[in-house]
Amino acid sequence: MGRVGLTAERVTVVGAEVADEVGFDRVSMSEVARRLGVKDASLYTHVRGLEDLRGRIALLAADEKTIGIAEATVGRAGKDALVAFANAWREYAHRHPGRYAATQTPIQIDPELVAKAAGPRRAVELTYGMLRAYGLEEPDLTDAVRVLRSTFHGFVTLEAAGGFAHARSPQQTWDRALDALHILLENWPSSREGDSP
Amino acid sequence: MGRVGLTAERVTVVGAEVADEVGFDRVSMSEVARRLGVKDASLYTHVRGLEDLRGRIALLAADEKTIGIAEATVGRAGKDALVAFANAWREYAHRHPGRYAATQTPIQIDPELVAKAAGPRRAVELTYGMLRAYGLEEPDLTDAVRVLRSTFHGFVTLEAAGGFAHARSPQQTWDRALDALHILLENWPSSREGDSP
DNA sequence: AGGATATTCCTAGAGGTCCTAGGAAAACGG
DNA sequence: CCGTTTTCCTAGGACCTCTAGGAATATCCT
Repeated sequence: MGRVGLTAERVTVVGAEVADEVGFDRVSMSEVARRLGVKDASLYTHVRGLEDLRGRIALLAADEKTIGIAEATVGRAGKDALVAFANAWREYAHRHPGRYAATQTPIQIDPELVAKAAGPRRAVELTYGMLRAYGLEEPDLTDAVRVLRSTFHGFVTLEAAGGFAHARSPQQTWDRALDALHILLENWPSSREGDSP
Repeated sequence: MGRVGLTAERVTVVGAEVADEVGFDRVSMSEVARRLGVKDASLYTHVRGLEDLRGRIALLAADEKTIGIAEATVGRAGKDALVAFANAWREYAHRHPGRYAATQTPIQIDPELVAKAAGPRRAVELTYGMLRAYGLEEPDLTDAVRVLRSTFHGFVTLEAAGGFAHARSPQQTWDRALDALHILLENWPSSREGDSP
């Protein structure tokens, strides 16, 4: 058998494909090796092990998702940007459920890899940029970013887990939620004032 | 060796403990058997297999969480109820991270078990009840419920995954988020009107 | 070019997991 | 008290992760 031309990247991509097809928690060295036409032991030259592979898939997903959002929001502002941002997020989760699930993982990822990945950093910049139009200042800005991320993430996660009964289509709720979030950002309770009684 | 007195319930509870200690995805038949002082094969009398056990843990968690929320919100209304509801949700996730993670699982749960579990049904009633004070009507009510669940779930999930950098404490953001959601519910964009341009 | 070196992929195997099949001992019911 | 049911066991197959060390292939250097 000659060489197949394995690479950490190729292994990661195949792993991501497996994740999307059968679920992130069912990604296995054996399956990835099988798809690459290689014995499982051969993968350990390129990837430290299963945990490492999972971490790499998570980083890949974070990068891809960020790129999708960046492309969708470029040149937009205000509600336009908000909607584009949110839809790109959700579409990524739909298109790549396994990869998206990988991003939820509380796994210890190799710090060296994280440093190389541009995704997370850029995602923060994108989100803050999108909110600029709403005129929020710190610490409200951070709070608003976290609320948006929570809502988007929670929605697509619940949606994927079948958490929304069939009564009303998730799409309709989603559109409504974006309207609501837009209003929320415009009326954000400034941290200057106290609570209204 | 005499009998130990195994039961589907005991197996489930020990499984839940394992989940909270080492993570839901690391729950294994072997580990549960070990803790019960029993061979792993013995568990199959009480539980169909690993998937079944995971499903049972998920249902247990759903029930417990619902009970916690019910106790916290009883006799409250309006923002008071909202805050109590949300805090009970988050506290359950903090106290039982593994069990909480179980509730995210898109696992096929035995329908017979689901029918017996009161949790999900009651959770829906509770949430709708909590929102009564805001005067929403269908389909806004459903949309609002979904947005709240998404935000709560997304927040605690991101928090657990270390998604919030240390700059600002999650607790502060959480309190702010509840203020914001309260305002959001009061200004909910009714489905009667069209979008404002 | 050709030999030394480094890298890739292999075989072999240990140890862990899930799960089934069938047996022995304990609890239960008449 | 004896037959039946239930519980837990041993045994073992199939699969998974990961390590160790070997053979084949690419690469580098003079």
